[in-house]
Amino acid sequence: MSDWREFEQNPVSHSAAHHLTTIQWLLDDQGYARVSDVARHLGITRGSVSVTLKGLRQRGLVVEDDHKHLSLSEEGVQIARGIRTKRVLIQALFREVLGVPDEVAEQDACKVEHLISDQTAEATGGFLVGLEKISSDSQWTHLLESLQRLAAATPASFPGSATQELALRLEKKDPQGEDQPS
Amino acid sequence: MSDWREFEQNPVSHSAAHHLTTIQWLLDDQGYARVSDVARHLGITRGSVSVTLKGLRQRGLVVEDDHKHLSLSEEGVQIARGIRTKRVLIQALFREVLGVPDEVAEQDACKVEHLISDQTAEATGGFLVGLEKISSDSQWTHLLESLQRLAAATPASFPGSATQELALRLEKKDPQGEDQPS
DNA sequence: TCAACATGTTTGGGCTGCCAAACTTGTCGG
DNA sequence: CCGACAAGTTTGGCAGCCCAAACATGTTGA
Repeated sequence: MSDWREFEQNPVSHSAAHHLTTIQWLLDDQGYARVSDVARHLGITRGSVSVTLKGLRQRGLVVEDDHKHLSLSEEGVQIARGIRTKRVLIQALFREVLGVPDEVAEQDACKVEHLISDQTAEATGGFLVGLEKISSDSQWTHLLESLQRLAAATPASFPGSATQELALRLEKKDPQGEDQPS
Repeated sequence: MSDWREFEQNPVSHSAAHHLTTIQWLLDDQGYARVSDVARHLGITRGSVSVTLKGLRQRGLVVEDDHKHLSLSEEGVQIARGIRTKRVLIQALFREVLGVPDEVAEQDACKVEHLISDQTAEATGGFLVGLEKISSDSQWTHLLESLQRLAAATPASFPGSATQELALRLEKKDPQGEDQPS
């Protein structure tokens, strides 16, 4: 329990992460990004964006063009890409593996993208790559599909009885949890 | 226009979530919970806890015993259990499926526990239950293990080349150029 | 040329959540 | 009975982020 607030020492806050990824997205999409564009996309006021970006400029993550056009510094690009990659991976994990509807997967991924460790993100990537490689094996895909159905089976409420029961077991054997019902 | 700040309208904030689960943990562990215990456990001052708990009391989530002993209301228990369950499930997902070391899995789970939707949490539960059921079939466990190895293979840095490549593909094939930076 | 409009910035406020420090209580050993 | 200490509360500050509103600028169409 050393650091439950560890996310607070993240390179960028939740808010900053969204500012950066938004700028990058705007650049990709329309070739330029201004304060107003960012504000519109994030659904906040220009004033708020202006202030936040002032900070990000000072931190060297955002650069302002000669004519109020925004772009990202090398470091800014690095951070934005990392976060974006994490979002896509987590979203795919939830969607492809757990069978969660894409919109929900995206929302959840969006909420946690900047919190997931590099290690878990990388593991997600590795897992998905492996999954892709064996996706030609129909036996496996059948299994995965039935697991997905099972996963998405209870649209009712959380926590369902089976889930609750599993969670209790997981909690109990917390010490050295192995997945063996043996 | 899915709101990227959606987490802000959660029933409880990140901070509140930790206060609640801490009280529950303390009750389970030592049979009682006081302001000082919660403060110690969270690594913040008694003053902060005192103020926060005053709010949670007013919201009817926390109850104060006759002698400064804290406990949770019915609703408080509900919320705390839900969050705790989510943490355990996500942690297990990362550990058992992705092959992430338990400490890392716990840290990540801890950071996102209160953000994950009920639907994704339930799907995680369903998936793990299904996985458990077929864990006797060595064919699948072997497959899973090799996937885990693949997942955890690159302890190096994030994002690894394969992961990066996958992420790019995932991003590309996103149906609509992703109209919502969400 | 000039009013109208879009854009960017600044400022004052609010809310959450943390700390430090002063204060209040309650309990216990001498 | 009293001093000391642990526990709880209150208060003033600070930081992050958001809004609203007043301003400053720049572009444009009539």
